[in-house]
Amino acid sequence: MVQKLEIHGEDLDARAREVLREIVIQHIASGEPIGSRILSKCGRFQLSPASLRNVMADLEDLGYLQQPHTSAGRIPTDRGYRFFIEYLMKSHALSSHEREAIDDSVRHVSEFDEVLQLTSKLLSSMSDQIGVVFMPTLLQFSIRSMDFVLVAENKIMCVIVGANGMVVNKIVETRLAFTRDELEKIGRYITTEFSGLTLDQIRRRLIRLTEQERVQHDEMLQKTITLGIEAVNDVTPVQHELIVEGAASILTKPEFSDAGALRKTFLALQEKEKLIDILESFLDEDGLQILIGSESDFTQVHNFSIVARRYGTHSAPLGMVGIIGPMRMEYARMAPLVDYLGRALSLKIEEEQEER
Amino acid sequence: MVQKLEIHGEDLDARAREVLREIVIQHIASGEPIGSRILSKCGRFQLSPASLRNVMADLEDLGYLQQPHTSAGRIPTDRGYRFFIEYLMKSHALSSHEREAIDDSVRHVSEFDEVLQLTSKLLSSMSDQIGVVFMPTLLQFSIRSMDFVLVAENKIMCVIVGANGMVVNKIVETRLAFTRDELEKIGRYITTEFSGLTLDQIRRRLIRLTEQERVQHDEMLQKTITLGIEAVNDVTPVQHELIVEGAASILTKPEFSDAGALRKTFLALQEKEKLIDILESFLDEDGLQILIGSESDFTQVHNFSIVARRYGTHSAPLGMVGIIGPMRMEYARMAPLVDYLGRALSLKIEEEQEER
DNA sequence: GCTGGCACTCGGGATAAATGACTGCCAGCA
DNA sequence: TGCTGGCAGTCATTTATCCCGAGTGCCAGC
Repeated sequence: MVQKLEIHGEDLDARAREVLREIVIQHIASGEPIGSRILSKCGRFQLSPASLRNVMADLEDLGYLQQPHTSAGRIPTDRGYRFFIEYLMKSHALSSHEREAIDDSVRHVSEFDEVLQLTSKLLSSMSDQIGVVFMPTLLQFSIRSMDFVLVAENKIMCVIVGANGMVVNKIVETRLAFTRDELEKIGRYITTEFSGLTLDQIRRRLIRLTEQERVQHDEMLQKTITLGIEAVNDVTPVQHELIVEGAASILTKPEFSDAGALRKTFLALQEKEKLIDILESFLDEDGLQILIGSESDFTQVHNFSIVARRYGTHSAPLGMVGIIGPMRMEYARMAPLVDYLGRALSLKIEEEQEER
Repeated sequence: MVQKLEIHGEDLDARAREVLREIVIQHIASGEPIGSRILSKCGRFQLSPASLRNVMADLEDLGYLQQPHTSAGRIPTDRGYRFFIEYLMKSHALSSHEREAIDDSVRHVSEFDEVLQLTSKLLSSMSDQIGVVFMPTLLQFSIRSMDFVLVAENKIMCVIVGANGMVVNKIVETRLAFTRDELEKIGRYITTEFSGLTLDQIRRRLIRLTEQERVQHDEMLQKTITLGIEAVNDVTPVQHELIVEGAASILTKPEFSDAGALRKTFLALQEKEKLIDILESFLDEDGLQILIGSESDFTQVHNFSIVARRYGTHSAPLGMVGIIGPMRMEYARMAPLVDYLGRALSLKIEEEQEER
């Protein structure tokens, strides 16, 4: 369940906005609650602590700030972060060095799986957060070709190439015996007949074929259908669906000094379904997506935020890249980072498609 | 650098052995240092605490026990654990339930990668330690067949099947254009000519071929060689070399309540080279291998132990399975667990080979 | 060779006190 | 009306202190 908080820009006057902005920035930098004194001393306001206290009290009433305990300063609420991101944040541009690192890493790899693994690692190390890359199964997309390779007497490897260049292989065990020649022919047949269709469509066509009379007398076609259906079934590269890298990076963060919270977080990262749900729900959305704390089940429990972006072409979204970290993260740096990486990946993919 | 501690069984008399044994067992169970009083009360000895103190002092002098601080009980040293494992331990047999779980998990999967992933997870959950599976690259082994599939105009997927059933695929980008027919022929040629050789041998033969005169005039053969060499180069499925699962399980263990130690451990697990070194060094060894604390660089830093076993056939060792955990682990349970799993895996692999 | 006893050492937990960083509120001032 | 200084009150955190218990080493006696 993903539900962004509703925020209205006109809720706050100019001064309150500035104060909220400063508090969020300072709290992100220090991790500590921010008090009126610090705020007054920072020099951005020509106001006494007492006046700032009044503003802060208002911001608390409106739900943008909260106090961890009576005699502490204020920290932003989810709502506060959301307002900050929506209206107050000024993104830092990426340094040329960072841009190069991303371009390099995206350019230098050819195989799809590899790109994602590397991307995730890069993201993690550049952001010092958890890097996440999500790749939907081939099921959603149309295929370009299908080939069959004899691996052992009754084991055949199917190589399926998606319209977006994704390559999946899968080993099928079969009772029928196939020669290399037959496999070659079957591959050619399926590729010419069915390329451009999704796996699901192919399966249905194959099944419909079985009902036709002429098939009963064509042994070769029967074999083709049997193998084809086998190959198309259960293509779910589960182990590659979600790549999570750099989980160790969150260990340094002060919000995880508590061992219990840490453990919960790691366990949550291990079962990836919820995360996949969230990322999948963003697959239709254009542009950068940011999810804060209570805005989803997953992020709520652990006080996490997710910054993610779709990659792939407009017509064929391939998946999501992003980072996960504590709510208190440098959004101003993370946002352009994820955005740029997503664009770079998409560009690379587009280029590859044009080559063909 | 792996160097097991040297231990002599006759160093200790019967009573000292019994005391050491009891201390190791109790400490593994409780995690606390064991004092003379507890030992006396446990009923296994008809001795007063004072007498046990004498025995314990001797064991400390000989390096089998140590005191965390002056007024604490004793805990085993690496040497103490080593002696325990070598001479004192009585392995628990696996329950039929456990055996079934292992057999099931090994039986039900067909693809190689998948087995390893599952095995690692199973190991982790059954042992409540970190499960580790190591798969050496195909480089070490001879190949059974090699096939080429056209993925895109200048992209070819090579499917290499190892003599031990391992399947690796790799995408090669090439400037030359190949038709499907050509690829089919090339695959058949390489498979018949070179099966039974290692990748390295194949590479050398291919290079030697280029020097022969007749090749200069045979365009097809030239293409074959070019593609073959490309395919054989850099076959290093890095991302699959070492599978580590269940790192979260160590979070519960009291020895990792310290956040600093935890972080170090996770970082160590992330860079896998050292671990690979260790597991590789065991690849020649028969039977179960146990490595304790100071016996290797990796285990020393984190006070870890590794329990591992080779899998694969005798003539063709495939890799290692094992667990990693704090030195204080239930060796009596872990040893048979890892041993059985290794055997089951090997059996499964042998069966598959016989089928052909 | 075993045992009980005694002095000594430490780590850890509990308590108390001191510290300091806040806030809220109020009265006074432009 | 809005800003400010001041003051009392709150509460987490830190520091110091003490005490207790667990365990050892050593010794004299059986």
